[in-house]
Amino acid sequence: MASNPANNNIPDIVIGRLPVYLRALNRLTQEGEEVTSSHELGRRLGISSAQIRKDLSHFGGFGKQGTGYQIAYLEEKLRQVLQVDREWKVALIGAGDLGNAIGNYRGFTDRGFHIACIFDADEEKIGATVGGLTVQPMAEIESTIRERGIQVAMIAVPAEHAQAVTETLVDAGIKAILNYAPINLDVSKRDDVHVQYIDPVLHLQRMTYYLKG
Amino acid sequence: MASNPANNNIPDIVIGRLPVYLRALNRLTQEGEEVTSSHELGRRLGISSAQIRKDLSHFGGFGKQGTGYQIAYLEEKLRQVLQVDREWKVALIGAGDLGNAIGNYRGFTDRGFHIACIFDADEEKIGATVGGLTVQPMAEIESTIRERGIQVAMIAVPAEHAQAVTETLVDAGIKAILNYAPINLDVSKRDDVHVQYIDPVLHLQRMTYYLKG
DNA sequence: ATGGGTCTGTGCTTGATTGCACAAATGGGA
DNA sequence: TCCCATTTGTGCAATCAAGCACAGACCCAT
Repeated sequence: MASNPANNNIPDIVIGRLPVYLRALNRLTQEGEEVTSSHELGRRLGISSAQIRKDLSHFGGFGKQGTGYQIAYLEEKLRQVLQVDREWKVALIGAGDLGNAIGNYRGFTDRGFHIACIFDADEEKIGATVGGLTVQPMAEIESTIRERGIQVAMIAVPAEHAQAVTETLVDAGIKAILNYAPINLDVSKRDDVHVQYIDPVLHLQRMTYYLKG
Repeated sequence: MASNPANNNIPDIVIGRLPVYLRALNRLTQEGEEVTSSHELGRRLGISSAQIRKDLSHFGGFGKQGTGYQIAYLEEKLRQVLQVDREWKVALIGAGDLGNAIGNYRGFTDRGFHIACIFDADEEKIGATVGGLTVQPMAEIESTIRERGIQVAMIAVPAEHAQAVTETLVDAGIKAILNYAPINLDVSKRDDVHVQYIDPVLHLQRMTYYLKG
């Protein structure tokens, strides 16, 4: 009973590894593999095989003793667990250089996400086209998000506007925010809103600690 | 003695939080503050104050009882610890959409990093200008990196070429890699090479797990 | 049909990380 | 001057995460 698949007390750190496993499985599929093992996955990812088995066992037994895991089946199951077996509409806020890059990035579509609308505060940018979408004014954020039932957003505005944008988004019903602005967002008022961060400098600074001179 | 500042057995997870603290301190400075406390920082970052105090205490006593931390002083000390009190030259590999966005991003310079050169395999892109730099051919990676003493690189090439690029970089003497390609890199042959990843989809997938329908 | 090699799922141990709680230090106001 | 409110740095306890190691299951070759 320790690994009841319906158990919803799964550590967040485990959830965080599942997308990594999924990415590695995509890769194996592209390489033409059909079966893999916790040992092979672990070697590729630099993670112990025991950890991979234990992580996966939280959601049920997806493998077969003596054989390993059917890649296609495991991918399907992980997509179900992560709820990326569907396509999520995403709102993009900010149509500057960064917003343009995100809007034109081709890597979202086949992994469960579709940029559905884009907003900017600058009147000169409104009406322009980014990744096939027309830039809308900020005033339309709430109505658009509500009408289209969007739950996921990405913030690509300057740091000083990110908190205000966050509050607009949360009020509009957004439940998951990926923040590209180099600033911490306060969503402590809402315990059902999730925030993740993209800040390349954080990662670089983390590595320079270990470098010599 | 438990918190000997010269101790180099500091957990990686602690190092990973220091850039977050530094970013929050930058922000406080911009807001005109001069002094802060572990409690205030913790509230802003959603971290317990005890953890912040303990993390900082690994490197010495930077605060004053009853008062808190002088922001400018703590920023300086954290920059020293992370070695971002200097400017690191960074090689950028890949001059496609993503490489262009990175090359034009203004957020690196004032946080310790300077893109010093950019490379691409596509002959049509060679000689073009990205962020004020001329795109060089891949064949020049090793000589350029060696001559200029570059230790940090960012990979912005398609996933299928990322591993080969990694090996070229490591052979050229690169010690820290920030990988934007959605694939895991194998650097297990070299234990002095650090890798960090930027993959927005990973963060999105991690959040959708918690969303309803 | 059977034996040997392989691999999963998991109980238990070990190790790492976080949080509590308090002594000591500080500064400002009465 | 002295007291009170505040805040740091840290020993200790509690919680959380990772890894070992093995029973049971599976496949394949003979």
